[in-house]
Amino acid sequence: MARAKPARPDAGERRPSLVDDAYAAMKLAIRNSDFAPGYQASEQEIALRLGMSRTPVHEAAIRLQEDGLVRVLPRRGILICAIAPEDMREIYDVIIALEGQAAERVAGLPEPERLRAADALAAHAEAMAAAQAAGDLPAWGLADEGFHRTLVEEAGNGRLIRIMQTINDQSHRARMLTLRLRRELDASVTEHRRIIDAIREADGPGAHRHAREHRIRARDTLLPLLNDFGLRHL
Amino acid sequence: MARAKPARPDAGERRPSLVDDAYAAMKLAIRNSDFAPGYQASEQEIALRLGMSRTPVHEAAIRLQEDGLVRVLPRRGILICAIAPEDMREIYDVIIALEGQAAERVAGLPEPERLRAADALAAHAEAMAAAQAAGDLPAWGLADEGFHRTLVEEAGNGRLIRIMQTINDQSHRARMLTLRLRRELDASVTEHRRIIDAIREADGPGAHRHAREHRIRARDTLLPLLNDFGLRHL
DNA sequence: CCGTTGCAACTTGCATGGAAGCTGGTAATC
DNA sequence: GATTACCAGCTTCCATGCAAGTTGCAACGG
Repeated sequence: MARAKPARPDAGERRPSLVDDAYAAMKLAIRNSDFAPGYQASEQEIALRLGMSRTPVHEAAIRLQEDGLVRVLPRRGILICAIAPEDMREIYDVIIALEGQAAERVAGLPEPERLRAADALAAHAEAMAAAQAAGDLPAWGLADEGFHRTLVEEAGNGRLIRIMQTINDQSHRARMLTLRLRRELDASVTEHRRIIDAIREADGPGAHRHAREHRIRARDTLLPLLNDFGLRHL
Repeated sequence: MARAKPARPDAGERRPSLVDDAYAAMKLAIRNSDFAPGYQASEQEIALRLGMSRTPVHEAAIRLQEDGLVRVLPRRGILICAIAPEDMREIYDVIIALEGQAAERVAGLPEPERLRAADALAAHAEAMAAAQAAGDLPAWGLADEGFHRTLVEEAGNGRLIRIMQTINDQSHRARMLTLRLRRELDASVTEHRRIIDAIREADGPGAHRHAREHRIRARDTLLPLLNDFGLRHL
């Protein structure tokens, strides 16, 4: 039949296994708070709900534990991890360091890629400004997320991307919750534009500094907010 | 009998399961190059060697894959990952960002802890200088490792510690290999002392900058070395 | 009424078996 | 000789069974 191998020299595009399904489903459920933090689920129950046996659920749970989203308690079940303000401080420290580095890398790209990256970032920034003008908070959050994801992805460091993805998964619920508490959306857009400008001008240290300061300010406005509201677990 | 619970309010000190054993054993084997990169092992074989069934080995393999040390190829076996110079660049980028942040954090600690941390770091620096004087390369490597581990641990950020641990596991083999290629041991000791001094003086930005530049220099001397030697996979 | 003990139900840890998929070599064909 | 088809043996994937550990509650004794 002519073409036996459709497309796979050695790259690893393989159809998802049941373990992958379980992993994705559980991760999504945690993101959406279908599994609330503190909830203790049994593998059997999840397996039943997903229509598979305990084994793939168990293996997915191991991966989620590695991601810091759950804790597998021996012979007691799967505990959905809560996020405390202290965790947010840790998370922000990592973000501050890595996003600064990413911005510097992007600013150091050769001209064509650099300008394409800047344009992509600018598109997200525009979307944020528009959402802000329209008072559309969810859209603002989505555009903000897109901006930061693009910034990290354009840096072209797979490990950095992966770490940031993990960290973002951990803090997603907290971000959703605090989105409506914020009153400083203007500042974000302005700061984003500063980062973009520095990248356009191939100003590595400047991009680093602006990205860093942007996240530092975000942390310094967010953490007191969490403490004021007495949010111990998110 | 009076005190029924010896010591466990809720903390999770539990005896290692077979999965933990398998994980530790495989990780060690990879570190020591008992499993060379590129080697393709079967779960059955490893299980046999460790005297357990396939299940715990399989689950440990999943964790190792999450750590980026192996790749589990569906229905083909466990592939020990090799490290290419490009990977080292990625790894150094992450280290540069995170260790700078860690140093800044340590410099920002309250006085007593800060000075204790500085002393601990100084002890490692002394050991390095001594090893260098004695021409004892392995001891030098060990002390260097201790210095950087202490720096990260004293920052008191669990996530940061974990990420650095993972990254170090990935690059351990490469570091061992390149240890004897280096000719710039003096510089390291001097730079370490600069970091320590900045921490002693609670100079956060200074500590950040020195830690950063130390790792940047290490990267810039190491990467050309790897390329010159044509080391494609380590 | 309160503290203790024992049990029953439930949980996961791990072993094992059947099934499906991949690989490499061999034989058949052009 | 080169190419294709195929098959045997290997591998993991997943379901399931059994054993061991944990929990909550009921019954009991003070």
